[in-house]
Amino acid sequence: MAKRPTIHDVAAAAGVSRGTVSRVLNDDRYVSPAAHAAVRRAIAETGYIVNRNARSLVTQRSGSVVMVLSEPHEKVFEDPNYSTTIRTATRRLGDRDVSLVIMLAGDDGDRERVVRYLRGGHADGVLLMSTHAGDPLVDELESMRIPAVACGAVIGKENVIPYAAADDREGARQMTRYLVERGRRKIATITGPMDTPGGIQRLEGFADVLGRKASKKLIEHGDWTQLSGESAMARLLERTPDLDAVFVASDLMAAGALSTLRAAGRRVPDDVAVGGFDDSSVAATTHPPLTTIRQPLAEVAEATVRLLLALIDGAGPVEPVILPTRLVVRESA
Amino acid sequence: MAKRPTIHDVAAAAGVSRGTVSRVLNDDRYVSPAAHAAVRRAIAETGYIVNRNARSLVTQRSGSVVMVLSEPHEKVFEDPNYSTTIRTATRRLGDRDVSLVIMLAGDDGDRERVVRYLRGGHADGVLLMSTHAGDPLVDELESMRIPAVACGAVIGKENVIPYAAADDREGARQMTRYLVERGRRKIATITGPMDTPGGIQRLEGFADVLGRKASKKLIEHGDWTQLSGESAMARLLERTPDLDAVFVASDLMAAGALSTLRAAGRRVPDDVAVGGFDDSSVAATTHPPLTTIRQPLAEVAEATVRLLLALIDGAGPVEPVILPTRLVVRESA
DNA sequence: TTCCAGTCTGTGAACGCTCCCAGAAACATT
DNA sequence: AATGTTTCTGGGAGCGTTCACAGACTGGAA
Repeated sequence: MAKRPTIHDVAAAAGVSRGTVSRVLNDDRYVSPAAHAAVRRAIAETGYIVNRNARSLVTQRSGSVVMVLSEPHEKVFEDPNYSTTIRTATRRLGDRDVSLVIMLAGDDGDRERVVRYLRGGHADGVLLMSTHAGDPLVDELESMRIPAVACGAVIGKENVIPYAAADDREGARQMTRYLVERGRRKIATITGPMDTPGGIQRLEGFADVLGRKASKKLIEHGDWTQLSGESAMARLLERTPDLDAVFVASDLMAAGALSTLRAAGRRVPDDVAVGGFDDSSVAATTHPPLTTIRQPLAEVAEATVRLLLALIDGAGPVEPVILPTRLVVRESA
Repeated sequence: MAKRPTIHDVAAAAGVSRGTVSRVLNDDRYVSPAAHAAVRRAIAETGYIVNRNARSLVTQRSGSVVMVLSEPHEKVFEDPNYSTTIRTATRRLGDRDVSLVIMLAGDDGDRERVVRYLRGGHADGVLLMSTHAGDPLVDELESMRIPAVACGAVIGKENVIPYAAADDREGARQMTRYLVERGRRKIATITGPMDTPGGIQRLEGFADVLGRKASKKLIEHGDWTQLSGESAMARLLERTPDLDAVFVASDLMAAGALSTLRAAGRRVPDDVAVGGFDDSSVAATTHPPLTTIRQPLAEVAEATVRLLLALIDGAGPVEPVILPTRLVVRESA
């Protein structure tokens, strides 16, 4: 295999010096039109491609960004969120010729690897996905002073790590209001884990609307899985048999709730109205199809990347971005 | 911010030369126990981390692998396959301190970027995801002689790009046989796109079992989406109203078929048995829950990565890996 | 003793790029 | 004509590694 052409070869082919080629490459000032054209032609002729390693070695910038996936439990997040964000991030970063490196931060070993990678200066920024409250990684990032943003708030670090997210709280209000408007009187809720922003915010939105009617008795917690939705619904039904609606903080859990209700002989939405959250792909396939809250996943991803790029470019402190949700009415409520 | 320690600093701290430190780092032969210990200690003390750029510059190896996502249509693949493979790959590669870079190859611009990246020598190998028949990228890869494997066969290039995949054909046979054994006489099928391995192989498996009874009349094509499943089912029903079973090549399309059947007043499985494929998360949430074929997604991903690493390590030509599927009986058949 | 093989270490030379500085060339101003 | 200012160019130095080589030091065999 022939050796790849270097900047020297291009310089020789164009009849100029390395310096000039480098200036063209980084479109610096002070290159004559003639030299510029000659270099461009030489680049095309030789098929030259810059060697990022050599460049990074001197510039101390890597031209890449790490996306850290925190996923303590293996299966819990079958989240389409990931795919969407990965896709969006890849595209947007690619537009600027920045590449996306994916790393896991499941256990301490993983985390150590991430830290080593970052301390090694191999990334210009970090994109945090579903990072949990108290994750030690966040403190490390702080001490490294490396640009970092999160997709969804990092609990307890809202003012440290900028983020973009859907308006979970308002979304929950929308659904709860809708249930109230449809004449439901005894509205329960199944929340997500209380150490996730979605878990907390969606419960708060629910409580915002219901006020003191949101009694402890009408609240159950799940862990986003379908199974947890099933059992939470069962507990709710046992405790408050006469409930006539339930707001479930995720579609997957709502699917679980639906099957518990069916098993208990409750008709949906006649006896019990069910509201979901996410507008994920399961929402349309359940029976009956779920009335739910749509999150603008792609826009959230887009905004997250934009924040990160701004940070890398040295923009001062940036503000979190909160994007609106939308009620999608189907048949379950 | 203090400058990061280099190999020189470690050498100084350990009282040895750069060469010796480098030897320890790459655990070369011929390092005295004393020197080894001193270097290890110095590394710990200084918090030294190798600079991969400098290393790659001289070794011509990058320590990273690119995963190329081909996705002509934006939404079609909400595939959990992606998440699983990304996760598995990250983990397995991470074990060897190789990092995973994600790139899109949706349009020509994307593709060009990928090629430039690879030609730039920034990756030691390529992992192809859902690459379609005739993708020009494949030829480029060939000409670059860069190690490449695919997750799922690349049609027409089965002998060029090694791959790991589920046994689609046998899986389709399992399902078809099952339907026959349950006494179904008029069995139709909804296939995936005929330019994907899943589309082709699953139809072949179906035909293997049914022989000449698999008439053109009983075959319809979808594009993996739920909507396409709905309309394909409608066409089937119109053409052959007395069918008593349908094997649908994906769960998502099966969910679509289910709603068409319900709308047409057919009971499932009493009037029409429905078999899906994938055992994806929707399978359990449909009504009735889908009898389907489980693919060992994680194992496929694992095998794909293994193949790639073998190739990178310079193992000779490697054989494709085909992993067994399993029938999962629920209520739809 | 001499010699050799094996073990261990230090150093110069790359790797391919950007940065910086010195200086040439072109043009404008006194 | 002399001077200053701007535009443009070339080349040395250095980024942090690995690699090859030369040399030093061991311990044993001749």
